[in-house]
Amino acid sequence: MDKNHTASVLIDLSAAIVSVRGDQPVCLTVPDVSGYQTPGLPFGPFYPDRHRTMEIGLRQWVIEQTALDIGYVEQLYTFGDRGRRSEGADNKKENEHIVSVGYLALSKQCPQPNQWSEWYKHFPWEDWREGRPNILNQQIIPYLEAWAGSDELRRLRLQQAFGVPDKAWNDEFVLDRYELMYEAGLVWEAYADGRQKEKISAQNGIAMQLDHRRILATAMSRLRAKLKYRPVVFELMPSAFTLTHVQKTTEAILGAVLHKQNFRRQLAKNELVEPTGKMSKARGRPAELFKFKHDESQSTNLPGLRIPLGKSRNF
Amino acid sequence: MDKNHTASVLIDLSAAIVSVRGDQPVCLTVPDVSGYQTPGLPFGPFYPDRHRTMEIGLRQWVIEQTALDIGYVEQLYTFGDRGRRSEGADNKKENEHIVSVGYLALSKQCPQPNQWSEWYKHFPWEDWREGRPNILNQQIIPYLEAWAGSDELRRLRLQQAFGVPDKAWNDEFVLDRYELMYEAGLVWEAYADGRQKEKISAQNGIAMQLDHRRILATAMSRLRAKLKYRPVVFELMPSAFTLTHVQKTTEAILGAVLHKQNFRRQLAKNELVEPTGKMSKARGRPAELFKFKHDESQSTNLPGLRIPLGKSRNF
DNA sequence: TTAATTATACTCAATTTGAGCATAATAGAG
DNA sequence: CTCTATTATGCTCAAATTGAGTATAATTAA
Repeated sequence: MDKNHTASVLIDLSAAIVSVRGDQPVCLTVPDVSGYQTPGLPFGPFYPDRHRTMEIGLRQWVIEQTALDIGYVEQLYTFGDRGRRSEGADNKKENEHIVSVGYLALSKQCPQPNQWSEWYKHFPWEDWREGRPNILNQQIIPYLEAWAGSDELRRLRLQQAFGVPDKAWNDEFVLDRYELMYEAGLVWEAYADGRQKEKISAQNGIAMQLDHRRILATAMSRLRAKLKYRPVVFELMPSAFTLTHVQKTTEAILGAVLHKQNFRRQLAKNELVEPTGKMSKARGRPAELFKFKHDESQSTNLPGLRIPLGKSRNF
Repeated sequence: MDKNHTASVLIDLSAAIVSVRGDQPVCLTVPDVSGYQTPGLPFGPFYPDRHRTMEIGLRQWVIEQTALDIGYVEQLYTFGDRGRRSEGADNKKENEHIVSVGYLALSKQCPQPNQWSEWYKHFPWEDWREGRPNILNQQIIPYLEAWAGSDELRRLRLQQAFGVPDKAWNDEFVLDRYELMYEAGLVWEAYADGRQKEKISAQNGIAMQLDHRRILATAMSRLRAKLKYRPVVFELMPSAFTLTHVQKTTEAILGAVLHKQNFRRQLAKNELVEPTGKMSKARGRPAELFKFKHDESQSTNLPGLRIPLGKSRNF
């Protein structure tokens, strides 16, 4: 193996810091650093001689720059090919390669509303709470079908990711769907990366800088999957909450509505919450306030709650 | 943020290349590169200007160095704190930091038997196929209980990871168990890293170089978890196989025995295999030979087979 | 007082799981 | 050739879980 090649790289720690505001999942964004008018995820460099682990490094700059209290942190993926665009847009040296390590972090609060961007503005096809999003049948699917043509492999991937024509929609395949749309030139990033010659007219969600929308898609996939077998919702809840509040938060993340009674049955069976004795007061009948039973530590690998999704949601 | 700190690092791609030989899961190892008489995982540097993505880079040196046909590849985790030991053992420059990206790869064959190391020689407490391993009650648990003492948090983690005293053993918590043992100074690596002053007398599995046993533990956790919802077993099977063969391979990975009829029911229900028409000939009644239905591509996110594990296995 | 709203309790059929027994088809021993 | 050991496959059945619904309780706002 010849040693002439550059092996030295810079490490960026990018974070999808997620919270829920009202009934919308949101993600912390920074205005713009490149010449594009698109938001980006916050990121900072990793200094290996200053921080023992990358997670410590991440927590450090998040605290320094955002003053946020992030509890749960999970490494998502390490991308070695971030730089497709940076060659053109940035004016860095040729051999200054960047590897970006993506993280998912959960925050109970989200102050300064304008810095937080709603998930489904970037991924309008992922919110099924009001039924199947119109954008799918009106824009995305027809375009993708044309792109697939008679290519057997493409049609198979289309069926996998989007459930067309007859399979069910799987809420966990956020990344697969985004990557398929990227390949088909259906998102702005494909144009920006030079994969697509003409700028597409349709706005398929708000684009982000570099590969940040891909990182967010990874975060969404991971969080949706994790929600079903680990009690991570409580990392997004205040210390006391109603059961409906937990459900609404879960629904926001999943982008789907759940059966109320069955959801509660799961919470009860897994003994994840315990009553505080206090009651909430809102419009209707007051609800009991609960708290998470295992709020101390290591709660991430507890038995977890199985989400009672309805039958088929492919209509 | 001051720019005086070194931000430049070298990237190592380490791979847990897994196969199954007979009824034993094995992992490709390299003899030794440091002064220790312990095997290590194969790894190679990542040259960002030679390979577009890290996965391409990984596949490249695996092909070059091992001539193996690896189909399935999955990124595991990126460790920024590899170097605890390298400062002492290696004679590299102070500021030459290494970040290691761990990968899991699956191989259908494993030629050159001496280069492949059996999982359960490194993790003897993880194989429950013959019942609860003796090493748990005779060595590990008593030592860990002493280590935990009356520390509430430690006892909680002990319960989580090892199921003591009353919870069930969870086969997916391989990494949690290894890390607990590391912290308690129960594995050789803790001594080598200087966390533990005295070398422990008990041989709790064969140690590996650097953090390689941790990477293998991560690979085991991930593979065991994935097996339950994605049909990855078939990445370890030849083109034609008996149903018993699939079951034995699954059991080897999980380190647990399964109910035969229920296992087959899952295979049938999910339509993962189809008969080839041929029959195998062995000792007893000949078994039908099957093949994987979706052998082409994208099979990784198919519906998958739910493993019918028995009730409690904590005895 | 009534309507709207939200919370909670209870029911029930359909499906899935865990675990068992019965039977079929082969090789090898005697 | 027959019996036995061995492996494969078919079938059953109770228990648990899930999906989906109805009924009723406790509030606020009009």
